Amino acid sequence: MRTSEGVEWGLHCCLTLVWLGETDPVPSARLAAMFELSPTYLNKVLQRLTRAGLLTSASGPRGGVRLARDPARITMMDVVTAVEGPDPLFACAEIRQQGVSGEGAHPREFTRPCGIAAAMRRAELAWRRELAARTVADLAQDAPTTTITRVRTNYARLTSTT
Amino acid sequence: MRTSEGVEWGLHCCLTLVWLGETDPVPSARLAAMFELSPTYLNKVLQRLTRAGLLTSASGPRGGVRLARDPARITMMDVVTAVEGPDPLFACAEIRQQGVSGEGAHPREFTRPCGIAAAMRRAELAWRRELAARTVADLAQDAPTTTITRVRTNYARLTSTT
DNA sequence: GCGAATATACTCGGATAAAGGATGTCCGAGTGTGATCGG
DNA sequence: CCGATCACACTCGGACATCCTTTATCCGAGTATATTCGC
Repeated sequence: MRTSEGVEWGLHCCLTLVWLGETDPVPSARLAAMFELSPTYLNKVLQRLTRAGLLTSASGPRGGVRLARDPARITMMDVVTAVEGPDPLFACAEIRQQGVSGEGAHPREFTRPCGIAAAMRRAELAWRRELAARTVADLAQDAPTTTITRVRTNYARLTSTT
Repeated sequence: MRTSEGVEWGLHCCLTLVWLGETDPVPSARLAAMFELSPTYLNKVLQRLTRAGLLTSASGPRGGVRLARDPARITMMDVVTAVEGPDPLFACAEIRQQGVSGEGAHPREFTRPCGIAAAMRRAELAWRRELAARTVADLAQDAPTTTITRVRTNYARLTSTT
């Protein structure tokens, strides 16, 4: 059980977009070059962010992706959900109900949710709450100036080279 | 990204052991029969709990597993860690450092931890904290009496049948 | 009858396959740009 | 010289392989029990 690489990639791309402050779209291939990532797979990740409404994409020359809304309104939770999907971390299979079919079933007992599932859900909610409390804008602001300068320089270099 | 089934199995088994209150070891095969699970794979899961020191196992006839210590001192976090392993949910690959090698490296900048990794870690800690705050004993006590009775009846039936 | 040796059946434990999801790759559809051609 | 047309290069988007983790299975090592044999 590990969060997929795509989450890290997506978050870094969002931050980069904020730091660049570009009004023009940024091609996914150029973002991939910034981090030396597989361009095609990063494209796949950004597709998910686009489908989730976090990014807007433009085709053709001078196309690419840009943030769909104010970074202060994009939470880490949004990015994680967009990349990983909406499924909960813990999926209760209700195995507690197994093995009682021949015994005459106790439906009343199982109307109440499984205590284990409830506790796991509570923990998961704490996780989601933390992620939802931190926005992309927060992360972007907390970075040292050095980082922002480096990213911009790097972007300019890649733009001119290509 | 989903928690493995083994976590649910392990937790249910721990609760069952508490409810049964047996002083004799309970064979993993019988626990599997209680939930209609794959006996061999459940065995594998219980092995991990044993290796983690949560269960003690006994071989031979009248062998099986039992809780290694007071259920009030076994947290959900212990079980999750035992089954899933100690690795963190989010593994930072430090991709921020990529793409700058030819540019003369800025080692000073990267001595500070990655902001994204820090935020992800914070969320993960909230999750772990919740899991660590709830013990197996808590879960066992919160269950309705009906459940405990059913589990004991079921266990007795399986014991006599086999 | 009593004790020890022994065969036995039962348990855990780790090494070995199959399935599902994440990761990585490829090619096609669509679009804005720039060049070209005609007036 | 100006405008419209057209070909092009560039981008995203989804369909197709590959790898790794999880799930599932099998067989061997070890042990307490029950039996059996001898005294």
